[in-house]
Parts: sequence; C-alpha cells; structure tokens
Amino acid sequence: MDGRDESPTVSRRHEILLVSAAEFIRSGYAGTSMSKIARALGMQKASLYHHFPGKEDLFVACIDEAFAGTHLRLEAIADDASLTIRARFEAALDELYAIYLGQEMGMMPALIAEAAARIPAIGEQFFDGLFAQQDAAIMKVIEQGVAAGEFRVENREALVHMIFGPIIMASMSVQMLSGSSRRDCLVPLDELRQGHKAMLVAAITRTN
Amino acid sequence: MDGRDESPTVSRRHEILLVSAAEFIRSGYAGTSMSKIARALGMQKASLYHHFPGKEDLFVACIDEAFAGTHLRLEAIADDASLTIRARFEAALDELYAIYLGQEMGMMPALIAEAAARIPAIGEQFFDGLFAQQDAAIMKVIEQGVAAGEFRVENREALVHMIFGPIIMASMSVQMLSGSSRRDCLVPLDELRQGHKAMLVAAITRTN
DNA sequence: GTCTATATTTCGATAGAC
DNA sequence: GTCTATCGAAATATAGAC
Repeated sequence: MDGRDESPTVSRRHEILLVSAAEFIRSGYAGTSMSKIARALGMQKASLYHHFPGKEDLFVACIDEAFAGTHLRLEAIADDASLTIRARFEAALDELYAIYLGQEMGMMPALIAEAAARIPAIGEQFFDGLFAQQDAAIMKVIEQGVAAGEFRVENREALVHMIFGPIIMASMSVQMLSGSSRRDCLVPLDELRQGHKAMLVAAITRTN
Repeated sequence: MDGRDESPTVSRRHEILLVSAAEFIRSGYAGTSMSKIARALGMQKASLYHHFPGKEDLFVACIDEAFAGTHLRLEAIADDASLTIRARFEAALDELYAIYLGQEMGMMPALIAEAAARIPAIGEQFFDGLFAQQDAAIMKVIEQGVAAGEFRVENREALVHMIFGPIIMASMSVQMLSGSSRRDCLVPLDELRQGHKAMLVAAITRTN
C-alpha cells in the first residue's frame, strides 16, 4: 500500500512517470522529446520505448498519474464532520490553491490544452475524469451548505468557473513569471487567495 | 490608417504575422515549425527568414500583433458616456468574452505560458504590456463606479483574477474540447457569461 | 524578396545483441 | 530490461543565385 510492496516493474514505471511529467511540465508536450526524458532518467531511449509504446501513451499516463489522488484530499475535507460547512468550503479552496500552486500542477491546464490539439482524446478525458473529480468534490461541500440552508447556488456552471478560473489563472501567471524577479509583486498569492475566498463565500452565502 | 497606405513591405509583414499567429495558436510554440508557417504562407522557408531573424523574434512579434488594439475597444466602452456605469461594466465584460472566445485569442494565455519557458522575456512583456492594458481598461470602469459611490473594491488583485480567470478558463476549455461533440454541453458559454457577470456585479455593487 | 539547395542537428521509433 | 546502432523524417538556420 505504501509502495514498498510494489514489484520492481511497477516502481520503475512510477519513476518514469514522475520524471516524464516533470519534463512535460517544464517544456510542454511538443517541446519534450523522448530523448530528453530518457536522459533525465539515466536510461537509453530504446529502453524507454520498452515501457511505453510511444510518446502519446506516455503523456496520457503522466496526466493520469499527476492528478491521481488530488480529489481524495478534497473529498476528505468534504467529509470532515469536525469542521463547519463554511470552514470545509474554505479549507477545500485552500487545498485547491495548494494543489495548483504548491506542487508542479501549475502548468497542467496549459499543458493539457496544448496536447489536446495533437491528442484529441486528452481533452474529454481530462474533463470527464480528472477535472470532474475535483469539481464534484468542491461542489459536494457547497451542496451540503445548500441542504443546510446556509448556501445558495444560482448558476452552477458559472460558480465552478469562478472557483477554478482564478486559481488556474494564478498558477499560469506564476509559471509565466517564473523567470521574473517581480513575480511575487505581480501575483501576490496570499492576498489573492484570501480575496478570492471572501468573494466566493459572499457570493454563495444566503443572506436573510 | 486603414492599411491601403501601407507599403508592400509593411503589409507583407502584417500578413506573415497573421498567418504565423494562427499556426502558433493551433499547434503551440514548440509544435509550430518555420517550415509549416512558410508553407501556410505559400513561400519558402528562406524567404521567411528574410523577414524575421528567427523563430523567437517572429513569435514575439506575433503576440504583440495579436493583442494590439484589444484594449482600445475596452477603453472606448469605459469612455462611453451614453451608458450607465453598470452598463459599461457589463459591456466591458461582454467585450472581454468576445476577445477571448470570439476570436482566436483563447489559446493565448496557454501559448504564452508555454513559450515563456523558452523565451523568458515573454512573460514579463505580456504582464507589463498587453495584459496590463486590458486590466487597466476594465479597472477604469470600476473606478468610475467607486467614484460615483456605486461600486466598492475590497481586494483589487483578487477582483482582477475573478474577472479574467473564469474567462481564460472558459476559453481554454473550449480549445481543449475543440474535437469533442460535447463541447457546448460541457462549456455552456452564454449561461456561463451571464452567471459570471451577475456574480461580479453583486460582488462590487455597494449595498446600503 | 524569393527562390533552390544544403548543412547540421534532433526528432520519434525500431532492430537486434546481451 | 537495457543497451548500441540506425532509420527516415523533420527541425532551425544559412549560402548564394536571380
């Protein structure tokens, strides 16, 4: 369960996916070659092709791996009875910021958008599988609030975009400005997250 | 002023930029070759290199060209005295949706994010020049509302992200799902735009 | 300004020994 | 499972005629 029981084959595959994902995130889909991935892994290109039949398959597996488990942390928050509903909502938002800004997930939306032009299945797979899981987890908290009479939702689709849009924009901005000394000035993350949370809470809180 | 007075050199350069931008948007920076651009232009690759010294320079010029003028339409709305302040704000939002979803601008943020890893100057140039112009134009309308006592702004940075984030997310989603028959179902643009506008208006309207 | 031709490198992918 | 060696195609870029 913790990885130590995995067969060498499985752990090797896992290592390949981790390194490959880092390369794809750094240089994009078209900008990452199988040679560079193999070099980063310290193996030959032909050996890499032994594990994955081609670049497209490797990329798809990378995306799955990168998103795997992210929704579980959101669902754990949604099911945390020790928190008030509003606290769950704010904690879930903090977790989303941690997912998209703390790890290497910042370039994922842009990366998938780029690759979707070459691998059409990627787009639908992302929406139906990976993003839908995060969407469902955060909406679960909101539905709890609606059931309790605390929250109201007038436009579900717009609300989802108001939740994820600013986070994705912030993560992309950070990536764009990764080489700039003014990054923290142009994208003040803490201030942004707090303001985002406050505006969302105000938007969904029922005021009688 | 309308282009007919342009010298052949200038109009040729303009045509190259238009076609190149379309190719970059379609296939990304690394995924677009000088050969493909030349082929789309009906010229030889060496001729393309006569106009631009290299791929990076061509790309930077493309980005400048693509964003040129977009903020002028926003500023025209901000200066339209025939509209109420709230109508100006809603019209400016509609214009932003038209810019990012009606034309080929949808992939621009993701494209710039991808290219910023290879051309670091692109990131800051985008933030300081192109995005800052749109940002300033939309905030001009809001500041008018604040001065008139209609609007209030508690967190400027967060508000900017609440305005642009959902639009950028929507435009990227459309691009991701361009090959899917369920695009309009998964990303209902009109419903999304109306809901977005309503939530923003509610967030900045002063209620006494 | 546009062309043909080419130099040089790297790409994705495969063959086959070990 | 990893390696060396290689294939054909395509990449960025340049040289030089017209």
